[in-house]
Amino acid sequence: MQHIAPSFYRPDSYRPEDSVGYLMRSILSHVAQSVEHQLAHTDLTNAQWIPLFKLYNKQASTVAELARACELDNGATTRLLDRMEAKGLVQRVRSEQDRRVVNIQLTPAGTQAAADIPQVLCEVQNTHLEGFSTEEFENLKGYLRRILDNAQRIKAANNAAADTPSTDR
Amino acid sequence: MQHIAPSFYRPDSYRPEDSVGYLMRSILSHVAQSVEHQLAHTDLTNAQWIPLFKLYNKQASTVAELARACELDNGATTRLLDRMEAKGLVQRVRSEQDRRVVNIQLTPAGTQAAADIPQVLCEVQNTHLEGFSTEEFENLKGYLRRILDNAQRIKAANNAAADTPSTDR
DNA sequence: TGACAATATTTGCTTAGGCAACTAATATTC
DNA sequence: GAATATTAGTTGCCTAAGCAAATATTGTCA
Repeated sequence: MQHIAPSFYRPDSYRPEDSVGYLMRSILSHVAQSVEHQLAHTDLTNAQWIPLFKLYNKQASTVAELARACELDNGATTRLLDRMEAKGLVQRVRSEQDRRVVNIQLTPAGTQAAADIPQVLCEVQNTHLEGFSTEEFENLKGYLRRILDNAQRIKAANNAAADTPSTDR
Repeated sequence: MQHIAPSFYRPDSYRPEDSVGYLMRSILSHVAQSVEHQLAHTDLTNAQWIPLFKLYNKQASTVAELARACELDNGATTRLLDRMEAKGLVQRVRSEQDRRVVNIQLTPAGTQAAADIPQVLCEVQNTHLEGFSTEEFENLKGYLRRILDNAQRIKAANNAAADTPSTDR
């Protein structure tokens, strides 16, 4: 199937402030700041509430699972857990079944902190969507999902091209 | 003026995959990867093409200006420039008028690399917007601008609250 | 002018992420 | 069943960003 990209942006007249990439980047930076601000009392940083929330939701229980769930490097995850363990949010327990794996458990303090997260995420996002009708909100999500679909298609195509060296001539 | 936030998200039924924050985060991560991949031949990282492009567009010529333009810390900017200078992309020239300031100049290699940027940004974004009509594209930008407006209003309100300690009771 | 304030940049310390090499434990295969 | 491959986690080395303290230079004001 042939895909023809539109020409919304042209190199000779490109203005970053008009680009969806720039807009999304600015938005995310503001949203992240709001979330971190609202979570300040929990001692959680922006990098830490995500894995804590994944653990809380049982989406991961080992280092590798957590790294995958957070789209993080294994090494980065190890050190993130070092810092979270030092804060008393999580606890490492070596598995008895397979002594290679480390099970990660939330401490009571970690569970307590995690329980606050959904409320904060909802409030911050709702506030940023002030003035939106339900229809506009659904339109926006639809647009974002379509862009994400495109992104995944592009990634798959790139990977295929990398695997098959120069079949193009 | 009273602002009432909508309730699109509720803590008891919150699902990250349905949130605009999560969607935008995933999109940006993919887009960033595409851009870095396309700029690989220039030796530019994702953290470096932004300041290089600002310098190229004459939006900044000193460390402090560049930090502000990139929404970066001054210290971070100093070290970013260290690495870019080591790569031969930029050059520091101490100002004669004011010996505190350092003027940053693009080297020929830096100028060359910067010239490739707009084309890459346009292509990556156009590709990710495949399937969008002009009207949908404009709708999307409108939505994003409205969210950004909300974000700036929220930030201003928070700053005002921080400056005026507990006027709320 | 001489003390003090403001400004520009740098440096130290911390968190954070990517990549590659390494260790230990388990699985596979001959 | 021993050699080999795979998997899980950690560690070293790098880039990168934030915050605060330090330095150097310029501006202000009495």
